[in-house]
Amino acid sequence: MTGQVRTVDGRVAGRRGQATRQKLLDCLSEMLSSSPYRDVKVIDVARKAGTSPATFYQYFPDVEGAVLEIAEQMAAEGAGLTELLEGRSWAGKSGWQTAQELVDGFLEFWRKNDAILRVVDLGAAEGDKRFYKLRMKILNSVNNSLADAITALQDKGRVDKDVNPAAVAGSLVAMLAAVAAHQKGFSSWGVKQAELKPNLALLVHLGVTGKKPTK
Amino acid sequence: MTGQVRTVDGRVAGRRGQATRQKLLDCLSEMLSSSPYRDVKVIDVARKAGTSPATFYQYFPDVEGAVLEIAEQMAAEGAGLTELLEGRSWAGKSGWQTAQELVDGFLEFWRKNDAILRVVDLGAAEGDKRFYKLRMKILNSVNNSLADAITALQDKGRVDKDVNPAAVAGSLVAMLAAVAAHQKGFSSWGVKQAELKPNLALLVHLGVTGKKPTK
DNA sequence: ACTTGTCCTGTCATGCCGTCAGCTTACCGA
DNA sequence: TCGGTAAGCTGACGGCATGACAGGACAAGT
Repeated sequence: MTGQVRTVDGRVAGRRGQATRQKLLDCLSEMLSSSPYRDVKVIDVARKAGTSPATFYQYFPDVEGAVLEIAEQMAAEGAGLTELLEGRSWAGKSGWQTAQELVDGFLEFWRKNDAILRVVDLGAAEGDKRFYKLRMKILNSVNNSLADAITALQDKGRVDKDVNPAAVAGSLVAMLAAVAAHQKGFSSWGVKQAELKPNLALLVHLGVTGKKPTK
Repeated sequence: MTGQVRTVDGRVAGRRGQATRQKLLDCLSEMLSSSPYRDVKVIDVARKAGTSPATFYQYFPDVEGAVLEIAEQMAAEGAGLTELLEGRSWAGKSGWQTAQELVDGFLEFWRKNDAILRVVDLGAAEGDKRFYKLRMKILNSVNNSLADAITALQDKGRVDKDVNPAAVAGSLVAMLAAVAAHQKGFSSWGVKQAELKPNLALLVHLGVTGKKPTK
């Protein structure tokens, strides 16, 4: 399905080419972590990778294109977030645990990929469909699972009928993503990591079940 | 308090100068709405304002500096968000109304200033203290009011002692900001504006009081 | 009209962008 | 072993954005 990796001008990339390509991606990724997105220049990435700007343009149309590539790789990993919710129960003590583990996994994933996720977020907010789709891909797994859980509880009569599962799930996921993106911010707000997590889990649990968790 | 408006090289700006300066800010603001942040160039802003790049650099050190200026103006308006919470009650039906009005006001403010807020968000996430402070300034009013409300309920014994008001308030505000930033996204997720608002209000109410609202 | 200080722009050096022709390297079949 | 072919890389170039400066235009007061 993936087809071959190709250069901009249509040649197929061999072993060496793919290595160079990957090195450029790695260096770009590193640069994104260390300097503002607006200031990341092709020439710097190329220098860091020990090659020339022209080489960069052989493999990517522009910086944005390369960023999309990195994000794509990350999104594949991100699909693993589904596991945080698959087959979990939202009832009683296990419900509390489900919420906690979701928060934990989510924050961890975000911290690991914060630089690239910032850019994806920006692209999506600016209305770029490619970034928007990518953001969906990452969040959708969690979002759908949450929405399903709410719908299930609704069918059992444990959650009000006038709750819109998709809206609530989407809002909760957006909250998780936003808090994760500004994790450092919270600490200077006087809120420590360790305190943040249970409170987030509480909000998630409240949102899904409408009730306080039993701990 | 504001002192005089000054050019980069230290001169005080007169009437005409301030007008030009403001025009540049307006044009920059417009450009931010219509093209990606990364692609906004000084020369385009200057052209749009009917002047030259050199003039731009008389008033601002760079694009980022001008963005900070715009954001500062907006932050002043943003302080008005406090009114959404001042003296409001979180009990019974009025509690539900408080939540609704907060959500309404917040989304409205965000939609009106979405372009500049995106950039502020990015800057803050990238760790730039100037943007971070600005973001705080905007969100703090709402955040503090929410935290105070939770603390008050806690003192009355209506909210569990192990809830951290600052963490919950911060998370709720982050949720509002994130949902506001991706409002368009939700609609293509199959969630309409009108449906989104009450569900957001529900989450806010749940977070603050720990209970479902009485409508 | 002259002076003074503000305001704007022409111009220039510098540096990055994005492209191309052309050189080098690796692979493969004869 | 030896071309032949395609992959891989780079120097170089026109073009544009940046940022600095000096000098001209303009408004206001004398």
